Amino acid sequence: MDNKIITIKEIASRLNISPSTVSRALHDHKSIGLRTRTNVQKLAKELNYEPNQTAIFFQQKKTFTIGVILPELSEAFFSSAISGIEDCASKNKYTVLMGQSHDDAEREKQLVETMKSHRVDGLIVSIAKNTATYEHFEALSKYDIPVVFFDRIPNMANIHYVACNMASGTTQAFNFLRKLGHKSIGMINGPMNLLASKERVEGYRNALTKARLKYDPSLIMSCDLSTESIYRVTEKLLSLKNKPTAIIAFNDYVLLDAVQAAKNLKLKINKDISFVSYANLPISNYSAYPPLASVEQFSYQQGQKAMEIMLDLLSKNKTENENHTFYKIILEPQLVIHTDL
Amino acid sequence: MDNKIITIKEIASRLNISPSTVSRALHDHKSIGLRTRTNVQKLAKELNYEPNQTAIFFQQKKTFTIGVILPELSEAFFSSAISGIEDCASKNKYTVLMGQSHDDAEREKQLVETMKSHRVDGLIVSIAKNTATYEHFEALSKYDIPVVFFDRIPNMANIHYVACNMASGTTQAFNFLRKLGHKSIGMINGPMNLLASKERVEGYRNALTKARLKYDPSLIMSCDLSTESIYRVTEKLLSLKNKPTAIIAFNDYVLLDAVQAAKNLKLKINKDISFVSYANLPISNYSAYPPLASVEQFSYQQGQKAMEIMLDLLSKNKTENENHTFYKIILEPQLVIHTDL
DNA sequence: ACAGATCACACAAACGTTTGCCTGATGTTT
DNA sequence: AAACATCAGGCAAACGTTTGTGTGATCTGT
Repeated sequence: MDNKIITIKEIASRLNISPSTVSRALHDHKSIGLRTRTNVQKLAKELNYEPNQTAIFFQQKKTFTIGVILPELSEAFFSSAISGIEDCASKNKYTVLMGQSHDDAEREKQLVETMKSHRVDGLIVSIAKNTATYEHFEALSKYDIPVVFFDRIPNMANIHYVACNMASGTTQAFNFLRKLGHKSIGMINGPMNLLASKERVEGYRNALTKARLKYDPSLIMSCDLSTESIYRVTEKLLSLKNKPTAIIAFNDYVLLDAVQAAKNLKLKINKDISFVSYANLPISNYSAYPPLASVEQFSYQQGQKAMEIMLDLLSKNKTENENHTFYKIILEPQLVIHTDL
Repeated sequence: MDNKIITIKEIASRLNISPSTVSRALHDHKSIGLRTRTNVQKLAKELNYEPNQTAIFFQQKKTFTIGVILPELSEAFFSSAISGIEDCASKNKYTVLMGQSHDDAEREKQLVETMKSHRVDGLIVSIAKNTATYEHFEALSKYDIPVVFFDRIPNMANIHYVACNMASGTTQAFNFLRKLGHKSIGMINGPMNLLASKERVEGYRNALTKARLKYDPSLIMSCDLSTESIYRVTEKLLSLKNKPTAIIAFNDYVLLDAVQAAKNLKLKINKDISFVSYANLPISNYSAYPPLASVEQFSYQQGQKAMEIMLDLLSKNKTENENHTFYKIILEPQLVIHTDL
C-alpha cells in the first residue's frame, strides 16, 4: 500500500539518518553533503513526499494565506477586484481565504475574528456600507496582522489603502455633462460614512467653483444603496423646482434603479433626463439604457495593487513596519464615454 | 504589556494545574470539577485567550477549510455560486479557500495541488472548459479529500455532483419557441466535453422526437465560448439553407455575442431572429436585447447544495464514505420568460 | 470496614517540521 | 606536528493542542 503518508521522519528512518538532515537536505542547506542530499531528494521524489503544510504553518507561525473580506461577491466590482487579488496572490505563492460581509457590520466583525483565528498573514478589506466602528480592525495590529483597505475605506487614521480619486472622477463627470449643455446637475450619492461619498461631493463642488457657479445643496442627495431608497431619492430630485436635466448616479447598479424610477415618472431617458455613473461595469455595454458615461474605477487593478501592498508589508519585518509609514495609493479614475454624440 | 500571546500552557501555569486540565476545562469535559472548570474559563476570558487554530489544525488533521475552484469569478454565475457556498460554509464554521482556473486546465491542476498542500478538508469544483484529464482529482481520494463538482461536471464515473438538468431545460426552451411559431430552431452549444453540452443536445432531440419532427444536425453547433468562435458559429447558423428563426444560446454571455453577430448581419432581433438562453443572469433584466426567455440554473442554490453535500461527506467517517454511494443532485431548471407576448 | 466505583486531575506522548547547538572527522595552515 | 578551521550530520527542543493512561482521593454499597 502506498497510501501511507510520507513524512520527513519516514524518509529519515529509511535512509538511517536524522530528520533534521532530511529537512536540511530538502532545503538545499549547505551543511549537508552532496551525496546524502541527492539521496534524500531522490527518495523524497520516489515516495512522493509532500510536506505537511499545517505542520509548517504551525511551526513557522505563517500561513501564506491572505484573508479577503468584501461586501458582496455577486457585485461585478468586487468579484473583479478579488480576481485581481487572487491572481496576484497566487503568483506569489499566497492563497486567498474569502468572506462576504453582505454589507452587514456585525458579520464583518465576525469574519475578522474567523480570519484572525485562522491566522491569516494579512487582511484585505472593503468595508460594509454601514460599518461605523473600527475596533475589530484596530485589534489586528496587536497580532501583527497587516490590513489593507480598498475602495470602501473606513474613516480611520494610519491605515494602508488603495482607492480611486472619486473627487477627480466626479469633476470629470460634471464637466462632461456641462459640456453637453446641462445646467442643473443632480447627484445620487452613497452613505456619507464612506470616504468615497465625501469625495464625490468634494469633486462636485470643486467643479462648481472652477466654473464659478453657485452650489445648490438640494441637488445632492444621499441614499443607502437600497432600491427603495434610490427610488425615493430619484423622485425627490426630479421634483425639485431647480429640476436637474442630468444626474450623476453613485454607481452602475444605482443607475439601474434610478433609470427605472425616472421611467416611472414618464420621463424620456437621454432626453428629459440623462445619466452618468461610476464603475463602468460590463452591464453598461449591454444595458438598454446605458449611462452617457461611467467613471472607470479599475476594480481589478485596485485588488491587484492592494495585494502588492500586502506582499510588501509582509516582506518587511515587524520593526520595519512600525515606523508608521502608510500606503495611500490613489488611482486616477477615467471617464469612459458610452455615447457617440 | 498584554501583547504576549496567551496559550493553554500559560493559563495552566498561572493556575498551577496541567495544560491537559485546562484544555478539558475549556471544552467542558465532564471529568473536570466545577470549581477548576469555572476558574479556568474565567481566567481564559480575562486574559483574552484565543486558541491557536494552526496548532489545532495540525493536531487534528482538519482545517475546517473548503477549497473552491471555479473558472472565473467575474462571471455572475460563478460569483453567485461561490456566494452560496460561502454562506453555507460560514454558517457551519467552515471557511472558503478560493481559486480561479481562468478556464485553464493547467492552472486548475496547480490549484488542486495548492489546495491539497494547504490540507483543505474538501474541494468544490466547477471545471475549466478544456479540462480533459482528471488524474488530479482522482489523486485526492488517496488523501481522503472529498470532491464535489457543480455545474461544470467532468466526464467521470463515481463522483459527487450537483447540476441542473440541462436536457429538461433545453426541452422547455425548445417547446417555448415552438409555441411562438418557430419551425427551425438553432442552437449554439458549448464544448462537448462538458456534460451540460451533451445534455442540451439530448433535450433538443427529445423535444424533436416528442413533436415528431426530424433532426437536422446542422442546426446544432458547438463553440468554445470565445467571442470569435461565437461569431463564427452564429454566422454559420444564419447562413444555412434551413435558416433558423430562433436560436438557443449556451448562456447569457454567449447570447450577448450572438446578438451582436446577428446585428452585424443586419438582422432585426426578435423579428428576423429570436433568442433564448440559459442562466438567467441579472444582465438579462437590463439588457438592450434580452432573450425572450432564459433557463434559470439556480447558481446560488447549486453552490449551497454542493456545500451541503460536502458537509454531509465530512460528517461521515472514512469507512462510511467508502461504501461508494455518490451524490448526484439534479436540480430542475426553470424557463423564465422575459417577454410580454 | 472493605472492595469497588467514581471523581478530579496529572503525566506524557503525539502530530511534522525547523533550527540552535554540539561533535567527530577531515582538511588546512603554520 | 600542533593548532585550528571547515565539513557533515546528529541531538533535542520547540511550536500549542489534544487525548490515552495512570493515580491518589473520595464516595457507595454491603
